[in-house]
Amino acid sequence: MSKEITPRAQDYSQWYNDLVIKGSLADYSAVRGCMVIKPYGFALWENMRDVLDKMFKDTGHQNAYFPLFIPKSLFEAEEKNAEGFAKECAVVTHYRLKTDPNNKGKLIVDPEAKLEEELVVRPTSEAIIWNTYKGWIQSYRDLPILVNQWANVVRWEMRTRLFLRTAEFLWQEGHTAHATKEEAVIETKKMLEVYADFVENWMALPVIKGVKTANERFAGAEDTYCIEAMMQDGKALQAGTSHFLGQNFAKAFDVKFSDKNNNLEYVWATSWGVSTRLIGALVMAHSDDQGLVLPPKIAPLQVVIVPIFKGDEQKAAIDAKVNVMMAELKALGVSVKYDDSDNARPGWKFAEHEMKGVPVRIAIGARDLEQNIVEVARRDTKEKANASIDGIGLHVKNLLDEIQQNIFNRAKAFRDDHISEANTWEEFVQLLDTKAGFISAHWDGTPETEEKIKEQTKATIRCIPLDNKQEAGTCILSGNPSTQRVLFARAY
RNA sequence: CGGGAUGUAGCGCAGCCCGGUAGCGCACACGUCUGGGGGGCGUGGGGUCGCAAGUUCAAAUCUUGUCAUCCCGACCA
Repeated sequence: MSKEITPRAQDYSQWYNDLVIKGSLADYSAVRGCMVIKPYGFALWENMRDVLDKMFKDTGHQNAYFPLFIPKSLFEAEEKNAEGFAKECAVVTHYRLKTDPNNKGKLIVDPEAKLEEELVVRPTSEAIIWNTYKGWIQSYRDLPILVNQWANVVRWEMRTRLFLRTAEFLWQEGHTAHATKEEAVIETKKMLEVYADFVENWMALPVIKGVKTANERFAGAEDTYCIEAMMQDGKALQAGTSHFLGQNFAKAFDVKFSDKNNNLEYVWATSWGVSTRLIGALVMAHSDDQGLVLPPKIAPLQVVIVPIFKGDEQKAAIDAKVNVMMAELKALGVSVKYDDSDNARPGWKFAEHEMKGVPVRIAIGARDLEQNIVEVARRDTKEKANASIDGIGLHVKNLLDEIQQNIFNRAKAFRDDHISEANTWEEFVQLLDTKAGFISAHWDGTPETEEKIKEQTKATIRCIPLDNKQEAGTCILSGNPSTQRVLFARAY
């Protein structure tokens, strides 16, 4: 099996695909735009999911599950939301197949099994959830509702890419209902902080927190907050969003509550989500030409031990030492696998585990036993060093922490190095073509100008950073006055 | 949805122009020597050539249609 990875510098896009496929994260499937997430990739997702799930619960949320299908009449209730997603919806129109009378062994859609009302396969669940909340909420005492669901959604995208944009993807979507605007805004921002915390401290990916412009806002939201990450080609990737939905959905679904003074008020809403797209971000941000580089804190496997031996006698001696090391590592909460299969030679295993981004590799052979040492190799820098078997557990645990930190620092240094300021249109255009990354520039605040910039350069406003410094300036395109810089970039 | 490409063994590909016994590498099985960076040698198994029509004595190869996937663009998390 050829396992060469296309070099990043040669073809970034192909490099990414190779990493996903050859790193055993996912496969193409028989369905256009849909992927199979393989066990290794799913283990990664499970780790991410588990951490996030705990964070959600720690902030007072509960999990629930809502249907995959949304009756069309409910889906269209919130007009902007419906419009925004309409052109990428899969729709169920029939509920039965039958054998084709003209073609034995084949099935056709039974024309007599047409649904009275079409069912939309959810591209997002606000509609079905707010229709449900209507029945849950009468009084301020019923609020807030803090619910999250882990689910799959379908968006019939024209062009798909593994993890980054698939027709079906896994995600979580939080949907909360509040008595006051202030409370909903606080929730929106709180969840953005949770996402930023997770992405930075677990995925080792630095992000910029900000708010979207009207053009880039979620369909149906009053405000969309986001975290933006930078990939190794300098392009931006939206890593998570948290929406303040105002009373839009409450009004669309007539969800009112009696406040303390017995006044009927519409409920305030938020929604927030991250998806398997984060895996794409992870892959693109940290990996190299040898394969994946995974942050230890969410890697499916943190340590792999490879024995190097000749004959059963040596193997037995190595096994004995490895068992001790394994126990020590496991006691410290480190996940470790002993790759002692005799199917592949050590060199092959080294390459394979590098491909899959296992953070630490320990090699142990007969000559190491004599000196009571092992060879410890770290994936992020590919450095190898000998370490004493005594105290190996703590040594490796510390190394994992160091790798986690190093990966983050490296990504942050790259990111910071690729944020530039542009003060004129010429500078802006030149920067885009010569130095990919974020460009901090003045913008007059109008959707028209934003649109023109996008048309001419394909760069969009990724966000207006939170706590942005206010400074007087002139818009790079229109020359009109501006009060602050915003971040532009070409994006995924 | 526009443009480009590709469907032949589990994977990656050649063969097609010029129709005539379906091939190569990797993987797989067995044996053997090996083992500190993707091993060597030997033997062996595995394919209705995406699908459907057509032309022909004969189609992986020519014609028409069809389906699917990938890549690039516009749209989007």
